[in-house]
Amino acid sequence: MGKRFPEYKTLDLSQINKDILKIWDENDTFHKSVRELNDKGEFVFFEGPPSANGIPGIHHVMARTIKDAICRFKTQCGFEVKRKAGWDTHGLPIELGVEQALGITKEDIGTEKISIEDFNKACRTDVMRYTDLWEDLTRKMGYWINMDHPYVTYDSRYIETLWWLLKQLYSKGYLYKGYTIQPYSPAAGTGLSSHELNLPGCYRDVKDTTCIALFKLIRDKKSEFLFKNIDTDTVHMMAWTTTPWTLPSNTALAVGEDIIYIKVRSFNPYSGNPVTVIIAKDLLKAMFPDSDSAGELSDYKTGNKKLPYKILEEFPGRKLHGINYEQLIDWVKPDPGAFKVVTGEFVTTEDGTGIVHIAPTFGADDYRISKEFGIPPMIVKRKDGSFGPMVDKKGYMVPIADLDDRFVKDRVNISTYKDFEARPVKNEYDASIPEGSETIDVDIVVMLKQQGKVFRIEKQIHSYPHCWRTDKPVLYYPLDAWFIRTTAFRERMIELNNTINWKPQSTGTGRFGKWLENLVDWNLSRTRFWGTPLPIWVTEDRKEEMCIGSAHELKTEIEKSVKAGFMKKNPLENFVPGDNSQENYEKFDLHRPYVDEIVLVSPKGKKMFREPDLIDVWFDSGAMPYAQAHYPFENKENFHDMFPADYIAEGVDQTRGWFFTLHAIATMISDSVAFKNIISNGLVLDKNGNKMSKRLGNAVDPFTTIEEYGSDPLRWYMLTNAQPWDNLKFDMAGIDEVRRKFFGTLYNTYSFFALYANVDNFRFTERDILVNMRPEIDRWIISLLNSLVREVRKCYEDYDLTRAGRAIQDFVTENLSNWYVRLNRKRYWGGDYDNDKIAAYQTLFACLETVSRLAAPLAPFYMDQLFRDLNNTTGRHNEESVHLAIFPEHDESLIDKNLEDRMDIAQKISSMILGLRRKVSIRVRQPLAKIMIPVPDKSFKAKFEAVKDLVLAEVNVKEVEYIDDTSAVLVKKIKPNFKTLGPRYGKLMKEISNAVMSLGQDEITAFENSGTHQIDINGQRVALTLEDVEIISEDIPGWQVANDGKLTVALDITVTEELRYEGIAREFVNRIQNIRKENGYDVTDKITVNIEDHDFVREAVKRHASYIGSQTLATTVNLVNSFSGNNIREVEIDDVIVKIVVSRNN
RNA sequence: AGUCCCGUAGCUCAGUUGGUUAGAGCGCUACACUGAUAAUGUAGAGGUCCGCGGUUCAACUCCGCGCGGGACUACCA
Repeated sequence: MGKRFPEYKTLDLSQINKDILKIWDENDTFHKSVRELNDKGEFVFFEGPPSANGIPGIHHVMARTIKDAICRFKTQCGFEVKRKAGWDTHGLPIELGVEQALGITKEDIGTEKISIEDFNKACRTDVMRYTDLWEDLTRKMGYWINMDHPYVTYDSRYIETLWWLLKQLYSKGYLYKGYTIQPYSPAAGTGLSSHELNLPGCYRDVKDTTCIALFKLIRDKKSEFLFKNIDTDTVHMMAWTTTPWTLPSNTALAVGEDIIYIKVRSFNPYSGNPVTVIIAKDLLKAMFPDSDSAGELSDYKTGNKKLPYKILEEFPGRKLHGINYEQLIDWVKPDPGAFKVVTGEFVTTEDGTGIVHIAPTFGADDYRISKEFGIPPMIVKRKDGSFGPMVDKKGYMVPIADLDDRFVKDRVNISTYKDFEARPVKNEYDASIPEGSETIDVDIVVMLKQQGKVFRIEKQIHSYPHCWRTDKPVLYYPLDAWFIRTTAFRERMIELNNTINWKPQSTGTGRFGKWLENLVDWNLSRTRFWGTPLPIWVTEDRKEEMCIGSAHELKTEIEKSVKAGFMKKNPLENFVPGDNSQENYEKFDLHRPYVDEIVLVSPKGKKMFREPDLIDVWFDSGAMPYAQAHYPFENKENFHDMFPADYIAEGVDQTRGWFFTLHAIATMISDSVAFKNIISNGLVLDKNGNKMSKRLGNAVDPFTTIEEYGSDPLRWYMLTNAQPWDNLKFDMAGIDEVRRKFFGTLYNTYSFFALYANVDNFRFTERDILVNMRPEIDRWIISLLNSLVREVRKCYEDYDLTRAGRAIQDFVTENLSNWYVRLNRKRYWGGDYDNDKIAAYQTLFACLETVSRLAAPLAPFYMDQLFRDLNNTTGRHNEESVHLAIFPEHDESLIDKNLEDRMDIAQKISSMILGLRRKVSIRVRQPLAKIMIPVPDKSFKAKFEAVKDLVLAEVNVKEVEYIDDTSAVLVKKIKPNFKTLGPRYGKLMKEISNAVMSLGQDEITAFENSGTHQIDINGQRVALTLEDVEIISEDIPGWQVANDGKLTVALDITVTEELRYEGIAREFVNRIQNIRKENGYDVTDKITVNIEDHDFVREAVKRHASYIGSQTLATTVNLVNSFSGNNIREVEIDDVIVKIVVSRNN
């Protein structure tokens, strides 16, 4: 039995990090953990793929710690937790990064400057630029994930699964081509992503002409009610716009269903003609700011500043629904069904008139609502047969010359339109227009004014987005795009979402739930270069379409095309269907430009070209449950073992990103959730609460942090400082605190254990001493330990890592170290190796060993070292690592709440007595005779008896005296119990409270004796029982007394001669121990002590020589008159200086 | 603008179904203790529990309206 518990000089968590990593590598611990413990079946985890073209930040440590901890916990519980790493390799950020690196823009790609081929090649290398860093971080932070065969989204097999998924949707009719209103830069000729729109400086204040237009209602059955009680021939609705150039494309008006509207009689301020108009009631004052309803309509003269008005009627918006109106500007005739009033949820009364002008071709809301109610958009037919909005892609009103002749003849009013055709809607689009020239907006408004169709014209400043490349205003413009009909699955997605366990719950029901309720179809199209191509081929007349769902299918179709003579060669000719090896799938590339070169043949024998779009990268990542398995080409049979996930975790910013796409695809393809439990964490901010950014220089580098502190304190800090979904204000000082407070204390506790266990040769070879044979304090810490195991397991199972960590930390620092070890120190040093000592070692060992297993998911490095140090010496477990050891189970029979209560009392009373000592300046080494404790009831006395010795030893007092409840020496205080009285007496509480508090000592005593008391409150009799009050013994006159809640304790501070001698003896013990230590003696060395004979100490040393000797391992303690030698020390005891010599025996 | 999160001591955070002295750690001040010692204990100072209303006998806690910080989605007359 040569093995000893390793003892360390210092706690170096950074070094431990490295040592343990080495051991894990040597033993292949991670792979073993996945394989060896799997008796409970699979626990499925999905890794959200990071993009490797960015440098990992500290927030990644946060998210990954959360992922890792749960997976490690489940592993310890006996599940097989496979976790495959992955890389997100497509997408705009990567393209933009490459553009920047190469100094090019999107327009250059596919030109002479750079081919698509070269650009994509650059993307492919660039995207994996920092994989080394990522792998390094993964390793160092202790994130266990299988990086042997990560899934990579640009891999042909991955893309093949995506195509298969798309084809499933396509075949069921859920993939369709439509158009959507997107931000579009006419100057740059390209659509803009929301990302580009959010670049700083994009939104700028501009001055635009706004107007309130008057839409004339058509009198029919629906509108008849509006024409009653009026003195004008017409009724108009007023609508405000900041973009008058969209008015010619108006095809509807929107009102709020529940908004109250009013019909008002007034005048057109420009023409002076009487008008009857409709606006929202709330906006009346905004429409007639200078007016006065008291003004008589008949007094009005054209040009008057004040517009008199009169409210004729009010009604809710829903009554307006379906009413028809005349076209405002008759340049082009739309399809039938236009010019209707409809109701829309987005209508507010915050500005404008409460009536919204709808131009479906130029607004997202407009487009949506027009679709909902079947309102046709204003569409023109061009010479080439295509249809489009009234504004062309360069930002000009469509020139008549571009329009289809027949269309012009049937639909266009040339006489009114000719003055406006071919003008830019924003002057910025035409460089030849001098600055300051009138805009088309102004001309349109002037025209409306002449026609009496406008109520007010104003210049207004508002913020408007600009293209970050050209600096010119952006247009919201309808663009072609492919959509997934996610709206068809909305209900099902909501249903399935309700079965998911969200942490925090509110993200699931709130942010995610609301998002699902307002779901729109998923716009899949991206007009970019580096991404998964849309596998749809279409004939030029767009009559035939084909969606390809696998490489095999593509190969077959190309073969047909080669046969038809459309292609010379099959790029997939060497591909062997069914061979899923990487080599086989590297024989071709599905990316652009190669996929664009593939021309297929339609069933009718026509050429088919690929739709040039790429798909949204979020589809890539959302499809990972399928694509990481290359489903269904591989893993078809065992797919149910890897889907859905039991657990995922990412930042809350992924709610509409990865969380949504996972959920959507799983719902649509498998009618299942993609994940059952989810933790979404918040942001990591700097210590001042600012967002971290490279620009501000406040970003924290995870590598240097781990190097300095080690991963464990970093992980522990991040998880325990705040709930993961709260933002974390990251402060290095916090990591340091965790290191000192938690790891330092745990390390100290272990060091203490190791020191004495080695001295006593404790190796846990003895049989476990029955718990009920161990002393009270052992049973107490064992009880707490089992409570802790129960709680921690519950927290982990509830995915609450923060509470788990806090509970462990609290146990270690407060209970184990600060109470159990502190009170038990004497059991470990000196004395015989008897059952009591063995029990002490076994108890402390069990605590440390259990803590190592409880905390291993959170702090995998140090806990493994602790576990190994304990285990290698004792062989208690077969497992070589804590991560292979089973998670502890609690033993309910060892939990004794009563015992925990009594120890709580002991702790409180001890600290109260120490407080009293401090108050009267009597140091703890000075023994005192007794304490007195009032006993409120019998059970209290029994409780305290059990812990009496602990308390007395801790506070250095000889005995305890219980004061009987009825004793007259106690001064009592009485307080009402609101909890019992409140429900019964309600409003009388205040007065009852006053009455109870003012009871005198005699009354209280009488109350206690009889058990009841009656008081009168305003003539009402209130009967009190002892349940209804709390009686505290507050004071014992003539004694030093302390109170804490119900507890009261008194201290006898008389120091007798005998006590004083004992106190002096203790002072000597203390001084001698210090000298031993200064002299560097081993804890087992025997010594001889000579003390100068001095009046002040003589009696004390004489009487307590053997006590001093036993405490300091002194074989003799002598009083001497003179000293020789050079090791004479002077010690000061109560201001008296005494010489002393301590020497080691040979 | 909408949805969600957060707001408690100088700082970081607890605060269980509403119950009357709102807690801990860090930091600060003072004093102790010391064979775990780069620890530890005790005491002190430090709070309009973001504000205003409401419900209630009683609100840090429940409801409403705001304010401040943050995230996401949108940008619309």
